[in-house]
Amino acid sequence: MAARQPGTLTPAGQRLLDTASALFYQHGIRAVGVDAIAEAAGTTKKTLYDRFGSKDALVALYLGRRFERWSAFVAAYLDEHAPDEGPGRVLAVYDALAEWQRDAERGCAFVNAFAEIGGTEHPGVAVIRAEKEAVRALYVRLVAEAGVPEAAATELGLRLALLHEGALVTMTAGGQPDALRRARAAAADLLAAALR
Amino acid sequence: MAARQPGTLTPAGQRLLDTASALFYQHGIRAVGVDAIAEAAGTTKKTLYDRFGSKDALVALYLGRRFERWSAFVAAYLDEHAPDEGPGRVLAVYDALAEWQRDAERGCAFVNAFAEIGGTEHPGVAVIRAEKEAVRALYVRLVAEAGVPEAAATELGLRLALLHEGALVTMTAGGQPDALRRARAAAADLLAAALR
DNA sequence: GACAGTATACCGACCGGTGTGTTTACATCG
DNA sequence: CGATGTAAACACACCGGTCGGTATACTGTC
Repeated sequence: MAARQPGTLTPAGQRLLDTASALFYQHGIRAVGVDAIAEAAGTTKKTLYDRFGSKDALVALYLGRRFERWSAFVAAYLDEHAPDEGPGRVLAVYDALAEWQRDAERGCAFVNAFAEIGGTEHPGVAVIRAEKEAVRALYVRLVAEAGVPEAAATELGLRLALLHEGALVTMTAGGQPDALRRARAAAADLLAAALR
Repeated sequence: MAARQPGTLTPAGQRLLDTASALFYQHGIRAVGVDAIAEAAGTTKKTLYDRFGSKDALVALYLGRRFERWSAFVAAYLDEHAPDEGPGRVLAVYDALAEWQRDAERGCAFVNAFAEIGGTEHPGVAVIRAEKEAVRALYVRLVAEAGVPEAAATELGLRLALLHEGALVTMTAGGQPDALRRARAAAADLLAAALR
C-alpha cells in the first residue's frame, strides 16, 4: 500500500476519531465509553487502542482537532465576511461564533471538557488552556488592529473575550439563545467608547 | 425520637449530602460513584438509597442546595458590604462572587454540572436553569435600582450577567485569575456610561 | 513468478474492576 | 413498633485496557 504519512490516520482510525468527536461533544467524555465508540465507528476496541493508545489520548486529539477547526473557521470567516479593518472586523468574531454555534447546541466543547477533566493530569487540559489563550489573543490582536491604542487594546480585548465566553455559557446552561447578540452589542458599545 | 420535619435529613443523610456535594463539585458527577460517596460519608449505599432514592436525585439536591447557599451568600454580602444604592451595589455582586470563588477553584458548579447532564432529562437541569435565571434577574434588578431607566436596565443587567459568567469560565477553563477583576471593571464602565 | 519473511491493519475474546441499584438479615433506639 | 441504620451479597451492565490471532500487502531472494 502507499506509505502512510506520519500523523495521518488509517480509514478505521479516521472513523474512530470522527465518531468519538461527535459522541464526546454530544454526550460528554465519561458518558461515552470506548466500547460505544468502537461499535459506532464500525470497528473494535483493539483497533482503537492500536491507533490511539488510550481513551485520554483520543480525547486530547478530539479537543486538538476541534481547536484547529475552530481556528480555521474563524480565520476563513474573517477573510470572507469581515471588513478589512475597523471595529466591524472585531465584531465579526461574534458573527463567526454565531455561525459556528448553529451546529453546536452543546456549547463550548472546551468548557464542557474542562468541567470533566479540569483539575486532573489529563492531556486534554493543556489543549483547553491553549484554545482559551488563542481566543483571548485573537480579540486583543483585532482590537489593536482596529485602532485602539496598545495599552487599552489588551484590556478591551480581554473584556470582549469575557463576553464571548459568557455568551456561550448563557446560551447553553442559561438557555438564552440571544446571548450572543447581546454580547456582540455590548462589545460594539465598548469598542465605540474606546475609539472615541 | 422527635418527629423529623419534612425535608430535613437524618444525620447519615446529612453527611451523605455534604460529602456528595464536595465530591461532585471537586471531581464531577460521573467521576464519583455512590460507593465512593457512601464510604467517604461513613455510611452505606443502602442508607443513601433509603434517603435519596437515586444518584440523580442526590445530584439535583446538591445543585439545589448550592443554589440556595449562593443566593443567601450574595444577599448577605450585599447587606453587609454593599452601598445601599448606586452602581456600587451592582458591582458588589462581583465582589461577592470573588469572595465565593475563594473556596471554589473548580468554578461554577452549575456550568460544570450542565456540561455533564445538559441535553438529558436529569432533574438537575431545571435547577441549573433556575440558578442562571436568578443571576440574570439579580443584575437586572440591581441595575434598575441603581437608577438606570427600566428599558435600558434589562439589557444592561443581562450584559453584566454575561460578564459574570464569562469571568467564571475564564478563571477556570482559561486559567486567568484576574478575570473577575476585569469583568468588574468592564461592568463599572458599562454602568457609568448608562448613568451619564 | 514463487516463496518466505516482515509489516500493517484489523479482529473477537478476555481481563479485573467499577457503575447504579436491590435484597436480606440484623441491630439499636425512643 | 417504627424509624434509622448497618453489613454483605447480589444482579446486571458497563468500564478501560490487553491478549493472541487473522488477513492482506510488501519486500527481498532465488
